[in-house]
Amino acid sequence: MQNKAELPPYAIESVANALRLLLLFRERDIVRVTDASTELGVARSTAHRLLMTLAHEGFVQQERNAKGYGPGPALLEFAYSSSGILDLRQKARPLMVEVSAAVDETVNLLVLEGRSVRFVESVECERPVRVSGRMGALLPTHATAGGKAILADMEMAEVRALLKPGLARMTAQTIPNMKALEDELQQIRHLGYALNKGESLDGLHAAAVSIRDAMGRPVGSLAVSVPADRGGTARLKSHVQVLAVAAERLRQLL
Amino acid sequence: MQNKAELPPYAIESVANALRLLLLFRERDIVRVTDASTELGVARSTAHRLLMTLAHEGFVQQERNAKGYGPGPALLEFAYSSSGILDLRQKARPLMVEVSAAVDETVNLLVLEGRSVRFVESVECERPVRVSGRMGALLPTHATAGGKAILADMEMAEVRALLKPGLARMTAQTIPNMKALEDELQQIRHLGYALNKGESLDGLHAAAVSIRDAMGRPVGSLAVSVPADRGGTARLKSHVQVLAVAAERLRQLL
DNA sequence: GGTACATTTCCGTCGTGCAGAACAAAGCAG
DNA sequence: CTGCTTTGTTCTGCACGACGGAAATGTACC
Repeated sequence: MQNKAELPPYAIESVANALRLLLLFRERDIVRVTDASTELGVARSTAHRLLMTLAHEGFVQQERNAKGYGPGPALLEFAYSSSGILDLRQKARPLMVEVSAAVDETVNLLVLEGRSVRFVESVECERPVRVSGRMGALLPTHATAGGKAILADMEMAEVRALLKPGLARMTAQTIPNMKALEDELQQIRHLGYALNKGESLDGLHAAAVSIRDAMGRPVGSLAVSVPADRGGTARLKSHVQVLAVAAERLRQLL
Repeated sequence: MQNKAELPPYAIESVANALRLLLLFRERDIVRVTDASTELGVARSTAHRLLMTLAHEGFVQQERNAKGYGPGPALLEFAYSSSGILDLRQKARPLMVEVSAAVDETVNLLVLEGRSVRFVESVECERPVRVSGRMGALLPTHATAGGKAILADMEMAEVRALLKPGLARMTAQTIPNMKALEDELQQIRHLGYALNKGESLDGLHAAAVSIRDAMGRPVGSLAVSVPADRGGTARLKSHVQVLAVAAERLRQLL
């Protein structure tokens, strides 16, 4: 990337650098200040200023647990615009606000992306102790309630092909192998909802239902996420009732 | 947009302006120099420099028939990254190069986007008179060979729901109503390919086959586009043979 | 042809974007 | 644990690049 292509006359060098930096995020989930400095051939201080400007306008965001910057909401909105997700988000949001108010917990909208699920919309409850919205986060399907609800909507052969590389282990509770996952997906289809009991993160429980559109095609899932102390099975089941009503209303809008 | 939000210290003003300009493309297909000048509160010459820098880095491109700038390939690539299209393009491209060399015509990869098809990859032949690649173009499904091949892969009820608002008329040859389209889709399913005889553009003929992945799911279509004088049915049929081989090889990669 | 509007090119000016230095925080090895 | 290295962030002097205004060019309409 050190090959500075000749800019046309009157083009703006600082803007070109920022845009080239943005292009790095097409292939990388994380870009550090030093990476940017090296790739663009600028000082670290300049690279940092470019990244913080990109962050201020929402194109990137600083990652909390990893050192560096990842895609931000503005960039994700471009990503969603061609796949119908923008439309889904807009229609789902008012219903999600209602669900969050009804159950007083954080509500998420998830869609399948490769072998993972993307959190494409979220509504946080007002409680001081709550699960954060995690907008834009990408998590393994088999370790999240919303992901498992999506998998349950697929043919088992499809699931096997999708998760062929194996099941990443996130906690001691994460589903460990394909056999256990297939058993659980069978149960999810029977019950009509999926649960997560500390499988993606210790201390986080969730319930989810899948969303289908008016033609019956699977498009994603709706999930309620709660701190573990509020995540007993009976409680999660009551949240499922509210989720199912919202999913049915959303289906009629799609 | 004239409300200039306070930038953090050391942020880069010119970069922020460019990024705010880019955000306009989330809601608008076309942005003119004058629009940009007004929205950003900068001189027209500055707006122009910002746009030409965005264009040079591929984020926008000048529209040929409309005055102004539209989304460019780099922006579209962000859009593709979340929907698996990037992977599809990369795997399809070498095969498309071979097809184009074999038939000495322009080859396109198309995917469904809403009620239209997007040209997500293209390989042009070397002839002076050829159909251009039209990368990033969005055209009605029913008026393109690639679009019709995709529709033929869907249930008829799905097609009806998708095209409920009606069939846009692009030329005198465009399929005029749903009945005619259903008849043609039935034929496409029987024959295994779709043709376009001046339906999207006078003087443009094309042949297309659908692409399915290893699981048999429809993912898009491959098309050969030719000038009308080279677009007789027998000729197009011979292109179909080459396309079908490429589609089968691509299926095994997906 | 003329007029009005939009886009593009050019140029003088000055303030903004640059790099280097300093500082703070994080990471790594013995 | 300590010491060293690496990385991220803040600050500052300076010169050159980003700015706006004017001119030139292009487009559409009457």
